[in-house]
Amino acid sequence: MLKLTRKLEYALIALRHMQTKGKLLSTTKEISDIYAIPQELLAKTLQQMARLEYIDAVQGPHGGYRIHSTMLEISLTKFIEDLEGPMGMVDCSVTSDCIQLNNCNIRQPINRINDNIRSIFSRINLSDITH
Amino acid sequence: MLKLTRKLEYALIALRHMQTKGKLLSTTKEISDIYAIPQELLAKTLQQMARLEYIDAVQGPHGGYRIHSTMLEISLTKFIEDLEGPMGMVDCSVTSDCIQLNNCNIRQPINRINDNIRSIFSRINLSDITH
DNA sequence: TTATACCCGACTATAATAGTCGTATATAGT
DNA sequence: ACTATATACGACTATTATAGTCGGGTATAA
Ligand code: SF4
Ligand code: SF4
Repeated sequence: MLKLTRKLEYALIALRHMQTKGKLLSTTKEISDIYAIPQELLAKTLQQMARLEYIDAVQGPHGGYRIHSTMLEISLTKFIEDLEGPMGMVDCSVTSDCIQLNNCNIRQPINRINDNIRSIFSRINLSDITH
Repeated sequence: MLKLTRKLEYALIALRHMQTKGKLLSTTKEISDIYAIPQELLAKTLQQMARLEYIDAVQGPHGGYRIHSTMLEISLTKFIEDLEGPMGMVDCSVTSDCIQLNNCNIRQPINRINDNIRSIFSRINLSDITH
């Protein structure tokens, strides 16, 4: 119920770590060691963030990642959905293939709550979490 | 991410349905038919809610369930946790066996957000959803 | 040319959720 | 008493989502 995935936590931990290092590069191994994160899993996540341009990748020896400057202004909503796909409290706030959809008596009230949560997450910036 | 379980949805649908019927009884079959909910699953959920005294059960033919009056003042937080156990965005807001716990750099900011969400859910009453 | 570190997709394992089944108990109506 | 209806309950299976692993690749500094 209402849980962040492990992947998102790892991503945030990594981002915050990189943030503290400014323009210096951080390697996957370095981060996975410090925070006891499975290296291969973190690697995939960092690669995904590189693709999304949340971070910049530098290949080769002495390579690594550093935070991409514009990342700071990203909302938590966008971050979560970029990494994990659409988020919503119920199916019908994302797709429209719920069997109950037509005669559902809680759709509206639930989606009102969903919008609330969403707008809270939208007002939170990644930089609020990573400092 | 951030999803209500199906069980909770079914529970809310059922509660709202019962709410509209006032003191009249509703049977599992009636509700599962109207909203296309798997009957056995709904049955279990209604039984659980009866145990929790969210609803009153009347056994035998012409039996069924009706809403328990005090239910109206229950918060969404309590409701969710009564039915599904403790809720939290991250493990450490519930237990303390996370490997990262000691050197985790996002624990505080995340738990601050978690507290926000929690307090929103606490201010929402079940009656806000079921009318 | 070698070692380091990113890149990528496919794979497996584990855990959470969703749904089913069998059996028992209560009770109204006959 | 008997029967039909409806709740009670636990164990079971199925399905899906999350978590984690593996194998083979590319870029590049030394
Ligand atoms: S239509 Fe109702 S049951 Fe279906 S996803 Fe929306 S809220 Fe849930
Ligand atoms: S300690 Fe950090 S990694 Fe562990 S659950 Fe809390 S926030 Fe997540």
